[in-house]
Order: sequence, then C-alpha cells, then structure tokens
Amino acid sequence: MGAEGHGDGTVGKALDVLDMVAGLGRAVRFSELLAQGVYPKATLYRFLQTLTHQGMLSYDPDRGTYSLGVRLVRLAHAAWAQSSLAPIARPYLDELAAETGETIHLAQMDLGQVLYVDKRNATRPVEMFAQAGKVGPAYCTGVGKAMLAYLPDEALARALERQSFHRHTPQTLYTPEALKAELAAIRTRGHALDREEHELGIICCAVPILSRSGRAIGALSVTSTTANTTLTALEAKAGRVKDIAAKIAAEAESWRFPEQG
Amino acid sequence: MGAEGHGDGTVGKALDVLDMVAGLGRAVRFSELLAQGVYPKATLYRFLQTLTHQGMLSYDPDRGTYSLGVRLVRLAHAAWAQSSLAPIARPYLDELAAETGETIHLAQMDLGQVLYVDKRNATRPVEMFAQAGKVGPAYCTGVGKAMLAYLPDEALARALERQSFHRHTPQTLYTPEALKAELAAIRTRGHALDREEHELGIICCAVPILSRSGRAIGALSVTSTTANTTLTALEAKAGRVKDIAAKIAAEAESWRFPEQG
DNA sequence: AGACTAAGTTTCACATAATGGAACCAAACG
DNA sequence: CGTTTGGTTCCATTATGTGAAACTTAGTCT
Repeated sequence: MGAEGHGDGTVGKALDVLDMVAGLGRAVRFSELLAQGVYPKATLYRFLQTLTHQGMLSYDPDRGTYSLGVRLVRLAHAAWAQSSLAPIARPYLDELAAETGETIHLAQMDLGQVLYVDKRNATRPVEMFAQAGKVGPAYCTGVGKAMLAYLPDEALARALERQSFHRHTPQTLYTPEALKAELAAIRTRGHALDREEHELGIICCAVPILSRSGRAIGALSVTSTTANTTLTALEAKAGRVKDIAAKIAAEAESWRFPEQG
Repeated sequence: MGAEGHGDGTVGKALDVLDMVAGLGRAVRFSELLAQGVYPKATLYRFLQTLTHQGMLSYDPDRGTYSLGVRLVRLAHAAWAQSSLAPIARPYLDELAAETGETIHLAQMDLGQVLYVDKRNATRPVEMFAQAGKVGPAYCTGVGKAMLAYLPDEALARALERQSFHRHTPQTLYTPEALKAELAAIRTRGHALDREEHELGIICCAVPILSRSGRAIGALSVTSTTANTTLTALEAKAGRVKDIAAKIAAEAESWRFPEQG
C-alpha cells in the first residue's frame, strides 16, 4: 500500500492525509504523521487543522492525537442508505439468514474491490474477514468472483489490473489466466464458489445480482466453514439464493428515481 | 441544517459538495447539484471530477449520476474500528443483549450530538430512530442526557448551544433550564431515563461510560417500549448496565496506545 | 431536416489560496 | 539553564483554484 491518490490538487492531498490517519489505525500524533515524510511540517499542520475543523478528523487535546471524525461516519451512513441495494435487500437477507442459518453477505463492486454492504451472522457465528463496511479483494472471494464474471469486457480488464493476486491459501487462484477460466465456468454455472481461496476453512457459494442489462450490480453469498458443511451442500442452496438475488434485482430495477422526502 | 463548513479553503468546499450529495440521499445529477446555487458550474464540475477521481464519489455513466463512493465507506469503517469504544464494547453488548433481550445502544458524543456507534436488536425487534452510524439529538435521548450530565462545564455550555430543542413529544424537556435540572438529577441517580421524550412509546435507561477522570466517553442504554415493559422495570436493570459500563470504561482506559500491527 | 433548448464539458485570463522554509514557542530533559 | 523534541505561526513566492463565457452534445419541437 504505497503512494496514494496524490495527484489532483489540494483536495487529493487532504484526503491523502485522511488515509494516513486511517492507515495507522489508531489515534496518532502530529509527529507520527510528519515522520511519514509525505508533507512538510507547515503543510501537514494546515491539513490537520482544516480536516479537524471540518469534522473529518477529531482531535483529542489531552493526548494531542488525531483520529477519524464523526462526519465520516455520518457520511458513510448516508452512503449505505443510498447505495440502493442495501435497504432493498435487507428483508431478503433476513429471510435467507433465517432459512439457512448460515452467514449471509451482500456485496457491491467498486474499482475492482469488493465492498461488503450488509451481513447476517450465522446462528452459530464464526469469526471471519468480512464485515459490513469492509473492503476486500475480488479475485479470491465468492462475491468478488460472482461480480467479476458478469462485468463488461473493458471494465473487467480494468478490474483485473487492480487485483493484487496474493496467494492467501493453497487454493487461491493467483494468476489472471486461472481466474479468467474460473469466471467462464461461473458464467455457465450461474454461481461462484469459494473453495477456501481467501481464508482456510471458509467456503461459500455466491450469486450475482444482475441488472436487466446483465451487468452485476451486486452479489449475494451464503458462507460457512468446512467444519460445519461441505461445498456440495452449500451449492445445493444456490437455486434459492439465485431466486432471492433475482427478487432484489427486480426491486432495485423498479426503483430508479425515488422521490425525495 | 444550513450552510456548512464553507470557510476554510478548497478542502472545505469540496467536503461541502460531499454533504450536498449525502443530503439529497440518492444518486444525483450534475444539474441538481448545480441548482442548489452554491457553486458556479465550472467550479462544481471540477469538484465532482476530483471527488470522483478520489473515490469519495462514484459516478454512474449510464445515468449520469453521482453517489457517495467506497473510499468514504472504507474510511468510515476505519473510523468505527478505531473509535476505541466500539471494538472493546462489542462482547459486552452481546452479553447485555442476551441477558435482557432488549435493544441495546452504544453511543458517543460529538459536537453536542449523539452518534450511535453500535446496536443490538431486541429478540423481538422494534422499529425506532436509532441505528448504528446514525446521529441523533442529545437533549431528548437517554444516552444523550447520560453523557451531557457528565460533561465538563464549558463543554456542556457549548453542547447546550447546539441543541435544537424541538418538542418531539409531550414529555420532551424543551428548555435548557428543564434539561439542566434533569442533568443534576441524573448525576445524583447515576443513570438517565428517557420517558418517551424522543419517540412516543419508546423508553430507555442509559448509563454513562466514564473515564477515570470522570469525563463521559460514551453511554450505554437498554431500550424498550411501553407496550413491553415499564420504566420501573427498566430502571431495575440499571445496576447491571452500570457494571458493564464500568467494565468497558476500565478496558478502554488500559488501552491507551495499542501497538500497531 | 433545421432551429431551438437543456445538460454537460472545456478554455483561459485572473486572483486567491496553498506552499514550505524558517523563525518561534513551550515543554521535557539532562 | 542550555538543549532537544514536538508543535505552532509568519510570510514572500507561486502554484492552484476560480468562474464567465464559449463550446459540444443530445434531445425536442415544428
């Protein structure tokens, strides 16, 4: 994770500072940020002032540390409420969770990455990577592959370039070629499988949520562990998941321009 | 909710545009934003370009609309994970939720407003205002009052100025004086009650999470409805809630500077 | 077709706002 | 009581942002 957005103007730089704070993952001192050597003292200082004043950062005067601010959380809440899929899908996720008793994920794709938009925990919850609001890789997750498989050609090309292809587990498909073959298989099958490709012991069956024009606007998955079930058993639920994905798609489609309150 | 951050430089203005998009609460066209008359065409255009390029907005070329982007969500997720209380409190919220079967809220205070940081639904869930990530008023919610009551004097003064004092229900305390009296009562009692002051039928018992120095760093509440229980019954749980709040406080306190991964 | 309109994009002379080296201040240290 | 470390302010220089206006589509009407 090297040099960031650095490029367009003042705003880009300011956002870069936000990322630095986020990246350190805890309240940070001025000097720690300065030590990154990205911006000169005065410049960095001014950014921190502005961002704090704007509520994007919050400053703890007792400790002299900066952390991410609430305005960010408020904005993200709005983002969630507005990412058409999430509110529509909510009742369907509940339904699917109740029916299967497994972990359910709803994800969307952005810039070649997977964003987990909503989640239901299994009746017996399992610790795993995905959380609502978290961003993850596309090439080695069920939801990611399901969406990649239905991306238009040039969008797919761009997305593939952005994959880091780290070999998380022995099962990870870590070359563009292997992945492309898999995507073709997914298209004929209609659903994607994750055979412990991201985390050992975690398997899933994912289905794309397709717009009328055939673009993937999201994906839905049922996830479990090798300790609890088998891939074949999970795959048996694919039909049901597809039905629900279709319902969500239909509702999303008919929802183009909701009136404002 | 009037004119925003408008004031510090380019960054402030750009963030203002983000708020405009968030405020409309759906994917918006360029012209809609332009119609707000805040920025001239070319200026607005440039901001949208920059923000999109930075991943704070995402642009749908098919419809020509902008909506909030993933980078925002990623940042907000980091904000949540880093706002020390949330991750620490998680297991305790689970515990309290299982024990009481009622709705549990964890909130923090910011700029006189309450931010719901985490939540557990009641075994029989009830629709209500609060959601994790949502911001609400302080003067008429249990968690809000619990935190106000333990604010240092000048911080309280600043917070009070920021209250809108809308009379949501007949029980709402809608004057600073009434509220101050209530805060004194809360301090002697050690917990706050919400007697349907924000939403009719919704009652709650809230407890502040206090730092060693006595500042409120958050609040914890058990919420229910008049249909399900009485205020007295809820209040009976106050002791238990206080214990858990104390545990969270202790853990937060000992957690000052976690090493980075 | 061709004239008209609305929505979005690009240009460019101009002024404002960002820049960062250096000076300054305040604690903490020895 | 000099010195270092961490943070804040100044200010001349110049890069950056600004926004009216010109331009380009893409629709719509006759």
